[in-house]
Amino acid sequence: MTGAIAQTAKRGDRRDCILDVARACFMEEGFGATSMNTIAARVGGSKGTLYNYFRSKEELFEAVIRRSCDELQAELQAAPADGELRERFTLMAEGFLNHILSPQALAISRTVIAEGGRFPELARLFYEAGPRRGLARAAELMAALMDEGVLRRADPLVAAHHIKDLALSGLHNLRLWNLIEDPSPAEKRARAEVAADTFLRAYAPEPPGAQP
Amino acid sequence: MTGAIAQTAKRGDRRDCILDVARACFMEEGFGATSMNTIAARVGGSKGTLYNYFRSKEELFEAVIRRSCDELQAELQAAPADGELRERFTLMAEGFLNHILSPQALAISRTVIAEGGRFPELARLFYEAGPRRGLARAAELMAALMDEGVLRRADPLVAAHHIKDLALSGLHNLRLWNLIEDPSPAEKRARAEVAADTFLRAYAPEPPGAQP
DNA sequence: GTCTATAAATGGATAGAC
DNA sequence: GTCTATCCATTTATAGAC
Repeated sequence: MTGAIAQTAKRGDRRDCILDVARACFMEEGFGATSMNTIAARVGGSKGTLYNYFRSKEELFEAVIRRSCDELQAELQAAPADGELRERFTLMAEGFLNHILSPQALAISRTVIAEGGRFPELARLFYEAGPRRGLARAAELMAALMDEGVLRRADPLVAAHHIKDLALSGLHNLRLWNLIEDPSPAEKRARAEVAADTFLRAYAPEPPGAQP
Repeated sequence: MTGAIAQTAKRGDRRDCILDVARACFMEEGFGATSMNTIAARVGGSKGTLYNYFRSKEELFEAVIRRSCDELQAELQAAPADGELRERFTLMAEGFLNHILSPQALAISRTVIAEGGRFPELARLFYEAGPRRGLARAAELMAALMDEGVLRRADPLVAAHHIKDLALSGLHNLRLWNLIEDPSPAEKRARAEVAADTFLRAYAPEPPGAQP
């Protein structure tokens, strides 16, 4: 909450600087509890300047969320495309874990939940720009694997959700509620392995003569 | 937000009445955006009276969360103890769905997430009183079924999380983000069936000679 | 115990000098 | 574009009559 004035020398970065500080404030205290006074003080400028770049607190807030989604979307890459099956799913689970548990994503999620009542558009904006794309990509991969016959036939999108849910099992809520710290990479890896194992059991191809 | 004065005739219910109204306000607008003025107006009394029962806005807030947890805990019952296996798990999944997606539980979860930074103790209070007990009970049932040999041997608590996560798959976040309405009972039932099916595949007992 | 009235501080937003 | 100073509404919290 205190100080840490972020002064960027260049011109035109002023807007980015404001967005940085505003994001930090909103994430730390929520929309309602953050005042323009606080933001201006931490930026090192004055309120007048804030209102020079953004017409209102709401507009500033929306700009913050929008930029964060863009950043997250840009870094959401690298789906494992080949290798041993169990390892591929472990990597996929690990990717979901790292992505969804990242401070960035958690902060946005918290903010959307907290201010969702006041700004319903923001929730949709965030969902379309973030989670939906990631899941859609995972679903494509699932569909391909089902076509290959290495996974049983099922709804690919549901399967994508399942590997994600198994990976995040319990962790996501605990992190959202701020009851645990960010898990270590080793813990995430172990989690991902359990998730991949459980998923592969659930989606193993059906034996030729199986129970209905 | 408007009016709806809740006047209880009896004495001593005044405190409960305040808690009712305060809960509604906090859930609707969050802690920061709710003012003592608003609460007093909706209760039908004055601010002075509020400060007579609670020394500060924070103390009132804590009392609200504490009471909601007690109520949820009281109503968290009815684990299916016998019947056909698939149906038992479907019922268990349905129970998780109904419970976690209930307006009450969602509202508490949202509030804990939103104000978790300011009140870390509340999150723990909520978790111990709520989710932890429910999961522990489900884990007991899992352990029993593993002993019977109808489920493969695994960490019972992890298994409990898994049936819950498979049931809530996707829905929980969408509800938290306020992107969907409360699913119909039929939808929940269908969800629960998919969850039970997936879970049973993942936790089927290992055949005698299985792959390591 | 409950109300009315008010104090003291803080909120968002604007005006005008530089 | 940026700052200082300020407006006006609202906030938390308290004082004092009944």
